[in-house]
Amino acid sequence: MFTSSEENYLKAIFHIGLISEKGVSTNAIAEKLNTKASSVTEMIKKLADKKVLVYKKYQGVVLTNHGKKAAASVIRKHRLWEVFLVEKLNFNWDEVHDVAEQLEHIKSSKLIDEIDALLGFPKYDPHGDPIPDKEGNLDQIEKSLLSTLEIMDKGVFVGVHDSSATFLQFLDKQQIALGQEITVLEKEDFDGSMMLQISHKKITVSNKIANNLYIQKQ
Amino acid sequence: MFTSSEENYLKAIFHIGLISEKGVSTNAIAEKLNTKASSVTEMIKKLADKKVLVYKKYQGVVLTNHGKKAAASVIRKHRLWEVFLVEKLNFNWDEVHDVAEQLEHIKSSKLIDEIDALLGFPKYDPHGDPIPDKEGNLDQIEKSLLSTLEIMDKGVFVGVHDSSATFLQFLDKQQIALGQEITVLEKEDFDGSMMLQISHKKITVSNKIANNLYIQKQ
DNA sequence: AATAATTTTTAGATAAGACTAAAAAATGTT
DNA sequence: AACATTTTTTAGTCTTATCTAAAAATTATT
Repeated sequence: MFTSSEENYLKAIFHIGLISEKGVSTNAIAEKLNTKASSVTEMIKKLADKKVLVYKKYQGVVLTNHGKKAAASVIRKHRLWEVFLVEKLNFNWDEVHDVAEQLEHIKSSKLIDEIDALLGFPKYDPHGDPIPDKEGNLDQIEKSLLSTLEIMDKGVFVGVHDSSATFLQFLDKQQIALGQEITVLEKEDFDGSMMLQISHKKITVSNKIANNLYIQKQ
Repeated sequence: MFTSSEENYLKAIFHIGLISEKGVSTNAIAEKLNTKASSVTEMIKKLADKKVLVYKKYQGVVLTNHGKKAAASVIRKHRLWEVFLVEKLNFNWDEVHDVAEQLEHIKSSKLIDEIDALLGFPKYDPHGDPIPDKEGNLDQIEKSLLSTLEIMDKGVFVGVHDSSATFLQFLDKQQIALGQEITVLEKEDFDGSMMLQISHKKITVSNKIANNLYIQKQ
């Protein structure tokens, strides 16, 4: 069993570890968790004792299989709770994160299994992120940042890179929602802004926005 | 805002305080929370600083209105989660307590309001205990311990005094469930055991059992 | 290779919440 | 009233998870 704090470290290391193959640095973890490097060093020792990660001084940490499974289990709970909040409790997708951060630490396998069943075993959370299965496997679909698409490329909006409330609220305001079809009509070399056809609307988005939208190409 | 530990103290003091009008003793709190008197003394000081209770050395503590409301809010969450687990997630009434002990500490007013609505604003939890309203009011229905009834008295089984898993499982095995009609057929002076008509069955229960069942008399 | 900059670790403190053991206060008993 | 018992409090420790400041190790730069 892990404390909430340990689970948060596992989650952070898992997420950072997905980006590169190298060990996850102390500083990277500290930044992700808004804590200090010295606190990370201490926690890392404890987690190494628990055999969830391998730790070589100055080399960064790598999760063991056991650690990966534990991390995926927390992420699974987080994302299932997010689906529950949106599907069953009328939460908007920009309101779920903080509550899910709390709910993900509840200890009860029956609870999360029943939530999963109640929701019909969903595969994605409200932001388009995949929900790990019970063994901790994450299915990674092919998706590209909108900013990498070229004129006349088509696809479906399947996820956000930044899931902050402000960005999600911006998408709501623009009536941009997961699952919509998208076509790149124009792309400005100067600032990277793009004109898009989304559903039945034409919308221009800045490069910053285009860097935060994931598209599954067709 | 209160920590989970503070909330547990508030709940314990609230529950003990319902039994008598006097201040709640340090020892009583320690026993209820399976902790030591010295730990209670410390926490009491902290809670007094937060103005949720009044504390006179050696006199026991009394919750302020603010403290009562805070305690009732935690109890409200606990009992609503219990209903949710039973009604929506196929938990049995003997399985809900430990999970609800965790869920009651989740901070989100929208969450508990939506759970309340999803359940249709229930008034009682799966063990027959009343759910405080948002203002912290508890409706206290007239109920008597089965052991106080006399021969030919009738009533409805509305609650349990001891809600331990073993006792609840015993009731399941005997097919005794909340809402059933009950008539006292016989009562032994010698050991206080009672023969009952419950629904369509005749059952004999010991005095210990009769002391744990609440009946609403008709 | 030597110095500078960065990253990581150690050392020492702090806060929350709990503990044990002992002291102090209150209550009960003869 | 004097002693015994119970209850409560104090004093000092411990663990978890943090922090700051300083030291050490690594990496980058000239």
